[in-house]
Amino acid sequence: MNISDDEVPLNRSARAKSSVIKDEDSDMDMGDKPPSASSVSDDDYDEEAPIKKRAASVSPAARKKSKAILDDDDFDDVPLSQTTQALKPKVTKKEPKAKAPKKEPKDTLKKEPKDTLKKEPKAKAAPKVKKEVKEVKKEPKAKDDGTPAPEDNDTYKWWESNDLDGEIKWTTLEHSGVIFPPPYKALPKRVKLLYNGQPVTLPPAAEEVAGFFGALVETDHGKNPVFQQNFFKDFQEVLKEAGGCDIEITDFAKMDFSKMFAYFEEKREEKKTTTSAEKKKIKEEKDTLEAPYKTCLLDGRKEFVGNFRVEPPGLFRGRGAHPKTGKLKKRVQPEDIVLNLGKEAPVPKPPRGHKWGEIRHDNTVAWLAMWRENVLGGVKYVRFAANSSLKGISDFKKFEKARELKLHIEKVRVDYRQKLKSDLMLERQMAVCTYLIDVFALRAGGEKTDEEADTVGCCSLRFEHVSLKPPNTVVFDFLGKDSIRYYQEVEVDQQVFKNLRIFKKAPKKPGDDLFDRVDPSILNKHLQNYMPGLTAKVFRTYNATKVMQDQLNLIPNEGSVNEKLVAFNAANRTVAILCNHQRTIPKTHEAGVAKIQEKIQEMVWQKIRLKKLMLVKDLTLKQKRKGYFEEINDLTKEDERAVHKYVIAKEIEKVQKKFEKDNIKLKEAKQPLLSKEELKTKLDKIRELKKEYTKEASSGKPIDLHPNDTVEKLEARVEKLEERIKTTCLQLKDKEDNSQVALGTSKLNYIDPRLTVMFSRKFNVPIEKLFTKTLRDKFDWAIQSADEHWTF
DNA sequence: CATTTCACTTAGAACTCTACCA
DNA sequence: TGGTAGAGTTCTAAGTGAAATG
Repeated sequence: MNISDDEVPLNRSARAKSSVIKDEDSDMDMGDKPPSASSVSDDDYDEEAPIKKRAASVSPAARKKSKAILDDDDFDDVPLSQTTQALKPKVTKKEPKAKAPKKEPKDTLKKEPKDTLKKEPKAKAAPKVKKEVKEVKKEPKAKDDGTPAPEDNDTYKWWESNDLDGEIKWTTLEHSGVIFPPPYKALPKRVKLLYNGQPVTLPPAAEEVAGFFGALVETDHGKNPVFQQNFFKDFQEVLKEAGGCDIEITDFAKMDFSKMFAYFEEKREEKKTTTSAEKKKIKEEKDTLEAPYKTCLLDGRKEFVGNFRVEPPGLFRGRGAHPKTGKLKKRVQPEDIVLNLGKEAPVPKPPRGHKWGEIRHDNTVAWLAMWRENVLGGVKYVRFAANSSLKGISDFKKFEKARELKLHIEKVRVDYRQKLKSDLMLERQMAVCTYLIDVFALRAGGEKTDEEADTVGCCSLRFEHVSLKPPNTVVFDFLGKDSIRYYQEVEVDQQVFKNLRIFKKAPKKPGDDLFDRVDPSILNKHLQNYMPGLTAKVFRTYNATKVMQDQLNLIPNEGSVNEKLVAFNAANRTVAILCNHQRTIPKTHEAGVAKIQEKIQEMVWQKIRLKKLMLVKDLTLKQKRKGYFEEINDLTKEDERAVHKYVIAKEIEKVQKKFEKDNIKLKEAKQPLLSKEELKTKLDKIRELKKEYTKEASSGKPIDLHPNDTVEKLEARVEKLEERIKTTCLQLKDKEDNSQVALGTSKLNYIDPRLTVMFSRKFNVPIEKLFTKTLRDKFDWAIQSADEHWTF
């Protein structure tokens, strides 16, 4: 009854396996469904797999095709259309609010003006004017209210305006264009690339490219063979184009960049020695040069520009196993650049002897300049800064959209839970996808080409990324955005587990798509039915802020600002973990942890020594305060020796460093230097100490450095140490917990800033402790509009 | 429609500044 | 008082999703 066309022919070939499938299914669908439907659909599922598998193993393109066909058929399915119809009334009800482009007569109306916009700028005028009327409404407002002159922008509070919609982003726009990186300056003659041990004189263009690599030889990129080969190929090309050099360079392995590398290091050292006065002067010069580019005039208001600097040439640093990593990113010329500004705005002067690629006047977009980059063929934009009104408005809209999801999330969840048992493969896959996106905050996961790193999101998960451990544990292991690993072992809904097993059923094999019928556009189209503008990414924003709010609600409103701050960061961390925001463990991390651990050990040892000393002074204490002295045997002999060694090593280092330093000073002052003898005496003293420690270890009686100290004094010192141990342990835990988690990303992009403002107000934590300067600027709208009662 | 293009958000790495500590 | 770890900022790669295109 529910069989779709494409599934019928498959049935035949799959029959042989149907019994196995039925077994699994019988435990799965019993009772919930009409038996006939369930058995039929189960058979169908099984048979679909081979199709996808074949498609998947051929090529991404082929995969897509087969998908498309299958999906089409599903859409034609009777039961499907019935179910979606059930949802439709809702959608149409909400339609008036949303101007979401649907398949309706409207659509054509909309498209037309846009088409004409692009193709013939002149035709633009007509449709624009209409929209401008809308926009103009709020303009006079701002102008009338505001103080007379250019400072208008300071008083323009867009969030107090109630008309933030509209295609048009601006009516007038003036800016100064972009700053180009300085031209290449040839290296000093003595700094040369070596090839096969011989110095090579390269044409400047080739030397520049070699230098790009030379600066990276010691980095992970420089050591990556793909990076090396991509670099080498492009380098050879540049060299050839520039006329070559005296030696033929054919083998990357024979290139020696050490001279170049050393030179760059030298330069860096040099830079360190510049005095603060010099630095200040350099900075001032830079500031005056850049000032005109830093701001622009948007509808007459001054706004900040984000990245007004054109990206300098270099080697493309792809993340993860990127096939194009190391390729040469060419220098961008003014001729490559498209400027976007108002019709009446003066066109900034291009660099001498150059022309701009194009001047555009498109007020439906929010970029000021753009160029095409040669490695991936992508577009780079110069845009407004994060604290600009346009960015603020879209940020605000994003969070309002996520807030709106609150009203629909229940329906969405009920629906996908129910559809987990749908008779249609498409619906089941869609339900599981929605579940994963909602519960585990996975990204949508669009298709990627083989020109890019192999990373996935929800819809693009493959067989090998998900393993199943009955009864209902799933292990996710895949590389997500930026090739960051997502590894989670989690328990899932029983029906989700069963579905995943079906989606993985043979003959599906590694390399095949888990969700062969779903991609982000299909999924998003479906999500629109619940709420206009609902897409996969909205769930991440919604859940991140929701989790944050729930976590903040658990924090007791008491204690010091610092304690509250720690609690806030802990809440922030749960969000970061949900979103899998990671950072590479700092290279210094392990050493840092070891150092803190040693410090703790030393303090523990000191504490025990003090307690032992207390007993030396008054043995009766041992009976009187049993618990207090229990720990004096906690430290093993081994631990003790380790601490001794550490303390001694530290002392020695200290003495030696001081010795060297003092001598340098004496030398500068032309005073006689300290002799080796003096150092030796000091070191000898430490050796004495070492001996004493050894003795102490065997006798168990600590040396009393201050024989006059009373028991009370000792106890006070113990207490102080305990305090320090506690804080250091906390610090260690914090360091460990945070070592792999990046809190910044969620604070910047996912957590509604008004929630943070609410926390600040309600808990009396200065906003400066929660938002850095940049964040305060970016979220000014939130700071000014939310109070202690605000809720998401 | 499926695919490509465009515009925008999101992301960790790399760099710079600053506060803290011996 | 300089050396450094961590905080803060900048840079640009890598996603998402809608619209244009053929």
